[in-house]
Amino acid sequence: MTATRRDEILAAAAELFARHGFHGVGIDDIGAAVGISGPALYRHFSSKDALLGEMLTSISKDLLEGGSARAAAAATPAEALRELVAFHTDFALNNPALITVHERDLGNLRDADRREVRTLQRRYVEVWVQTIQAAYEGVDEERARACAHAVFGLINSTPHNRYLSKPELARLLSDLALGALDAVAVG
Amino acid sequence: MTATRRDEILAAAAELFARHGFHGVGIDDIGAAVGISGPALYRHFSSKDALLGEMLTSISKDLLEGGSARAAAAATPAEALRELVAFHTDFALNNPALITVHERDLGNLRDADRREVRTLQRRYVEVWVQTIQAAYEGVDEERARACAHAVFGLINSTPHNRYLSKPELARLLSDLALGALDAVAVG
DNA sequence: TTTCCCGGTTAGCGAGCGCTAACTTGATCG
DNA sequence: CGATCAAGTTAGCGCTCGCTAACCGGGAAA
Repeated sequence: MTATRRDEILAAAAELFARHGFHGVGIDDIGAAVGISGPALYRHFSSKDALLGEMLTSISKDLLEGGSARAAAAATPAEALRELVAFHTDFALNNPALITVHERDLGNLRDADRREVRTLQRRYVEVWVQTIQAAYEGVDEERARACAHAVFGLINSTPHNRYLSKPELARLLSDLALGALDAVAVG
Repeated sequence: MTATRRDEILAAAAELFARHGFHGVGIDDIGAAVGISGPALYRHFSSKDALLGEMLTSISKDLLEGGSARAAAAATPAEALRELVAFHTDFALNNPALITVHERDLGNLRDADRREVRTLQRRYVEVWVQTIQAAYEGVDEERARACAHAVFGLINSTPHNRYLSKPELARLLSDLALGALDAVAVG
């Protein structure tokens, strides 16, 4: 859990990318944000692309692993769904910059990295799809997938949502998400 | 309603910006997308920044005007809310690129443009806030605003959502949005 | 003590960018 | 018919960016 220099750089870069976009941030900006200057980054990452690649693959892995674990540990499908919602809400609230970059700069990844991230994302979505289908019988796969993406959008609105305290917002987003799913699955 | 060259350029640029981000698209790319090459754009726009500015202010105006009109024309608050949801869903489904750019490249606007867009956005959100408060009594302003942003996120997931047909997706997103609001306002 | 290397530094290259300048052309209009 | 002008073209300037090269200091290892 030692916060190494790599991690420091990744965190600072995430913040900058979230604010200005990948192409809107220079190597020098990232360096300055951690107190070193410019090309020193190349002692830690092979390229700016590689930095983005590591950022997005690691967050995608965290989501997949965390989501899978929480869903698997639940006793019932309904509880699994609540756990997934709580997990994703928590993640988004505590990593707004990563969430922003994750959905904004996917297109700026190198092909290999993009393929890997896409695969991880797809598998994470699949966890949601299966959990939704288990919790609400009679929902076909495409509908469940569309619901999952919609709920991601809802919860990922966190970065634009700075009007409530963190716990209040967490509670609200979870309730909204579960209410949304409940409404369509019953009807 | 004549689709002038300006509009053609704006549409093509929106598509490109949505895919690669503002800084990831060159003047030459935009020109090529409409069959002219590079600097010819400056016969229609004073700068690349101005192009983005016009794109985002015009979409913000459309949202504000359309939303206000639909909400005002409704007979009851509950119907006004349904109208707002239907309007925004329709807009997002028919302009996925604009929606993407709108929330991604706001930070790349010139200060004056950004101020204008932000003001328009704020007023649009205010329409939602008042409608939500009218439809559900006892919801305080901050909560209503947070709900509005969350619902925008939900509906704006459209660009990532290509698993259902357009009408099916429209129906689903509307139901999800209204279900979400209903769940938190009642509880 | 000497050696080595890790993690910094500054200088600068080469490419790509937004944009301007200068020129061309085809349509419109007095 | 000649002038004007809108809407293109290509050439190229100047700046910024990602990245490399070359150098350096300090701490651990031999």
